Amino acid sequence: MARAAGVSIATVSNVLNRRNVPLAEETIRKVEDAVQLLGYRRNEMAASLSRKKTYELGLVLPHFNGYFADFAHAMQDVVHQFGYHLSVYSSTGKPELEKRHMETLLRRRVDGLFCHGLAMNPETTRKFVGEGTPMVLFNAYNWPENVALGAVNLDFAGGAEKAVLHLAERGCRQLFYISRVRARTTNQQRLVGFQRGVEGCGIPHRIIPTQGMYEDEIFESIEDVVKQGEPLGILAFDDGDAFMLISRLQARGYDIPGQIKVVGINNQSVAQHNWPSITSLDIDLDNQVSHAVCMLLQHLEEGAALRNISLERFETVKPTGSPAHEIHIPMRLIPRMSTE
Amino acid sequence: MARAAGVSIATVSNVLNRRNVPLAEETIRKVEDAVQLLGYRRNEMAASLSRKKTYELGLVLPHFNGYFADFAHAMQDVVHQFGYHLSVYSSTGKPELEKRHMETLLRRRVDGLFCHGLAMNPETTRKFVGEGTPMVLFNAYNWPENVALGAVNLDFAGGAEKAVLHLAERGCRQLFYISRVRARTTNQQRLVGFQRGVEGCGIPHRIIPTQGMYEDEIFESIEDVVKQGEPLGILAFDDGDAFMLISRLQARGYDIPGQIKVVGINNQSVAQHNWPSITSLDIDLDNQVSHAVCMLLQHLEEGAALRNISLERFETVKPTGSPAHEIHIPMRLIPRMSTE
DNA sequence: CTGAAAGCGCTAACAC
DNA sequence: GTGTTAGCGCTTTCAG
Repeated sequence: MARAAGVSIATVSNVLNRRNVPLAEETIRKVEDAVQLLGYRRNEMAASLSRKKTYELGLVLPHFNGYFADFAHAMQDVVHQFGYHLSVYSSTGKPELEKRHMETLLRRRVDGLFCHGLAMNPETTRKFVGEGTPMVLFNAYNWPENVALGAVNLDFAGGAEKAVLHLAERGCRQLFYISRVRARTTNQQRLVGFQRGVEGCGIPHRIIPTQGMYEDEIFESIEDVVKQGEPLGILAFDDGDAFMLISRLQARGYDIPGQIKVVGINNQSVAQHNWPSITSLDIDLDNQVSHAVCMLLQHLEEGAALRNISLERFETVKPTGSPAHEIHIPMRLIPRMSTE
Repeated sequence: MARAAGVSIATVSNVLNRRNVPLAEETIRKVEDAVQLLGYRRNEMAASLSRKKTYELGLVLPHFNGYFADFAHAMQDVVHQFGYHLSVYSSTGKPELEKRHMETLLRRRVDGLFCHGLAMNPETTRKFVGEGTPMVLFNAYNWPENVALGAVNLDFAGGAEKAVLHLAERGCRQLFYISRVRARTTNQQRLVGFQRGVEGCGIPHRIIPTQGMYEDEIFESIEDVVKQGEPLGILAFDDGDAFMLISRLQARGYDIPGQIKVVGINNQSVAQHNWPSITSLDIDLDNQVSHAVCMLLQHLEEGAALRNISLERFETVKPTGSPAHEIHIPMRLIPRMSTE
């Protein structure tokens, strides 16, 4: 390659990346011609190995579906803006896969790691990741400080509370939360907010645990309330669940929002497009993602001119008692037909 | 590391991967202790560089949403079974990103590439990828033989034809196809099947081009037919579109499936859970993915005992005139409430 | 069975 | 401005 261009090997390397070194026009042209001719493509492994930096960031997700797809796209977008590449992996909800992906990423010596809703506990995570690789977590509530640079958490508690208030205002005399037991931490947060909300306005309520929304018991409970003629308000775990619930209620002849009002969470596209459209809690992806990337990049390019992505414009909330390295992103209630 | 274990550097390498070399128990234990102690984690770049093989496969997708999420999970699963790692990238529908991701993957010297619905044309693709990296394509219809090892295509044409027949059987006297113009090739295939179907049974039909299903024109056309009292059958581009369409029709007070019957494509989860549930064309993910991975691995481990994943059990179809390196996966119609 | 040595393809000093 | 050289952390002959 260097020989083909008739220059030295270092010169080639110079023109190929670091143009701050003065170079003769002629030389540059010669190298670029050779690149075309030989169909040269840099070997990134060799380069990374040598420079001890990969310019690659990893993102491990519990799924690719629904909200996570949008999230991944948003992450990719801002990471690219900073000249890094983002590798996204989904663990399909399986802890083994989560571990496998993180291992692969660490073996490949990514410059940093983002993990969304880790299944591993804090202690295991700390030991597993070690000191070398900076990490930012999403939805890791009350984790010790020594495991990651920080955590960017959604304020599900605040959101759920807003939902309760909204439902109460719209005249609901009974409130249900359909609790998705598999989603441990994130479900927990919703629960906290739901409790706080119902206690605040003293409305009778029930928490209905479920695995996949198919349990008949849910519908029995609902029927109990509806037949008393009382307007019922339901908070679902997310819009996907809200959607399925509404469909099944419609199949049983219930009137939404007449007899039952439903609110979902995440503002997924299904919430917007369903009929009736579903009131939901919107996530400010931009806010979430920008904060996380800044956390990581500040660490990586310490002091370096991190083109100011200006986090000013983003609002955050500070739940009492939350650790300093955690930031919380507020959720905004979007009223739609399902609670009219 | 070698020093810590008190053995030579090559011995460490030996115990760490290739156990076919005879090793003293003692040695093995010493090395493994050292691994624990030093918190050693193999540098995959160095290893790959040296062995000239990465055991990594790349998958580039147009999106992470809907069907693609399931697809990515399925791919990941079978690739893992063969001891490779799969890196999945989404181009968000943007050709620049598709190129960027492929470039990154090629620079990282992945052992093989899977591309789903490439935006690049065959000629560009061939030049871009070059000879070095074997590639398998999804939904690349009528591509020349010299660009990829092969293509695994969905038989959208056959599927659309089945849908037309189904709608006709259910008494539809007019048929619409809502054509998604942005999805060039894949929309084209559906069109072929739709045309073939309607010509076969001589039913009046219309093709309605759309970008995002929001055009009022669609609803005017529909109203025209419905007010004649004729049952209308609609084939949508996919289940997402079918879902949105149904919602909007419901909002306008139409009765599904009474006045209008709708069929979607892909059998996404929304089709199953909507009310009314949506008749759809199911994709055999297993079939698709197994064929593709086998194509690639046959090439990579030439002659090697490719644990027979037995493709026998999978059905394929052979549309007339399709090239030999293409295989076509049939789609199965799942009747649901939307066409009852 | 174990160890020494030659790369893999690049980057980064540092001479020229 | 350009070339030489010493690694980066592994794998892989090939001798002991």
